[in-house]
Amino acid sequence: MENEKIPLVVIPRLSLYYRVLFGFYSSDFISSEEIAQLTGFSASQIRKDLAYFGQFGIPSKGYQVDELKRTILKILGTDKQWDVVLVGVGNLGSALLTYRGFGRLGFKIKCAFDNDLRKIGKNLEGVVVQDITELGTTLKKENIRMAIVAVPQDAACEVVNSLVKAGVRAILNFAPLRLQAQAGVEILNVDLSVELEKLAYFLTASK
Amino acid sequence: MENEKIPLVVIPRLSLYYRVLFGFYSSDFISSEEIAQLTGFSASQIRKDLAYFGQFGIPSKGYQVDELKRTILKILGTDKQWDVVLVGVGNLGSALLTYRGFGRLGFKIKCAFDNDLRKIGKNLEGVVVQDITELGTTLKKENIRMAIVAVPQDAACEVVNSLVKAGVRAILNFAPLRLQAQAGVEILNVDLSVELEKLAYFLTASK
DNA sequence: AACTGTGAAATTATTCACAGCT
DNA sequence: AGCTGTGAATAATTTCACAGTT
Repeated sequence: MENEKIPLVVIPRLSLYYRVLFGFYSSDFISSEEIAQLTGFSASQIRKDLAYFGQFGIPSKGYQVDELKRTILKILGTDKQWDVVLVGVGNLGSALLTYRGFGRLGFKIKCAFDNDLRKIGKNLEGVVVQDITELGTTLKKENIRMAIVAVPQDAACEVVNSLVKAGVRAILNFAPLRLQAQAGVEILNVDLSVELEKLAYFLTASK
Repeated sequence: MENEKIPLVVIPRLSLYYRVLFGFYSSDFISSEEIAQLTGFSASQIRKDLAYFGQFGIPSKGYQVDELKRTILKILGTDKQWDVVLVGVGNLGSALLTYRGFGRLGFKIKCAFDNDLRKIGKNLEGVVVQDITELGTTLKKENIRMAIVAVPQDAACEVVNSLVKAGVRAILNFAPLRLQAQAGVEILNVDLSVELEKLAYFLTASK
């Protein structure tokens, strides 16, 4: 089990297991059944997911909460801080800059870029917006490997190319187009409209 | 094929097929192979997805672009405007309010609510922010069935209950907790941190 | 007795491959 | 000849069920 290839779908579930562990203080141990109750996933799925990474459950007791928390953080790689670069400081970009959820999980937006002169130089949440043309030189100094792209559709492709050239290897893309990654670079596309369209389908299909 | 049960995973793909059709003008017809090229999905998957809903391809030619566009819109239910209520006009909420992508696809944020006196009464993009306590009465008049929730974690559950009570049946939740829906109500959770955690895992696992 | 870890079974999703239409 | 529509084959994911551990 332990040296099987890990399906990518387990990773977001691990994140969610972690969330409930974070707020769980009623006991030192938690069973897969309890995690199931709190997350809505099945107990056997939880056991299987965790077993991909080792055996840290104790039969008849469950999982030791603190240890499991540490283990999941380590698996996800979020046991240390990740510096992130933000490109595009429009409405969505500023929202992401002030979003507390990222910081709590160890993500730190270290620098931000835009091409709009009215935004460049502004200080938002302690981050000074820089001119997009400085992206290459700044990133070389900072050694940042993770980026959030929140620019308009037409700019997205070029921005991604600059980021990859500057050493970024993981990108969260909010621009409404499906960017495809080259080898060694991971791009996750978050398409807010698609989510609304799923809801529209749900309401339409259920009449 | 046509009366099989439709897997939920095909719906977001239909949205993305539509996106590329929208920008496709080189011919009246488009083949599954061409859509594959443009979206990154496989041609056979595209054919199978479309076949769930009928037979509108023409052998040796492909799919008639205009017809396919209309058909997908109809399937998704986005051939007409959907009114949406926004709850929570913080940073993320305001960003969503000004986000152009929604409008282009037929979603219209019709009203917005918050509990912060400094925000209530403000006019954002033509929408006046209302007091959250008026949610019930306003929604009864407007007959809105879709909502976006962008409030802090502790408020989310209560907000969802009020929304459902007021007739809302589909909810896009940005609050960082996994809300579970009661029967007849669809809740999609968008957890931005989970996406960053996936990226962290990618960078960690690939060493 | 209680709960994990895990092969085996069941289910779900994707790809293959080709008959049949234009 | 070219491309769809779809059963069959394959692959991926989830659930079952139970042996083994504390």
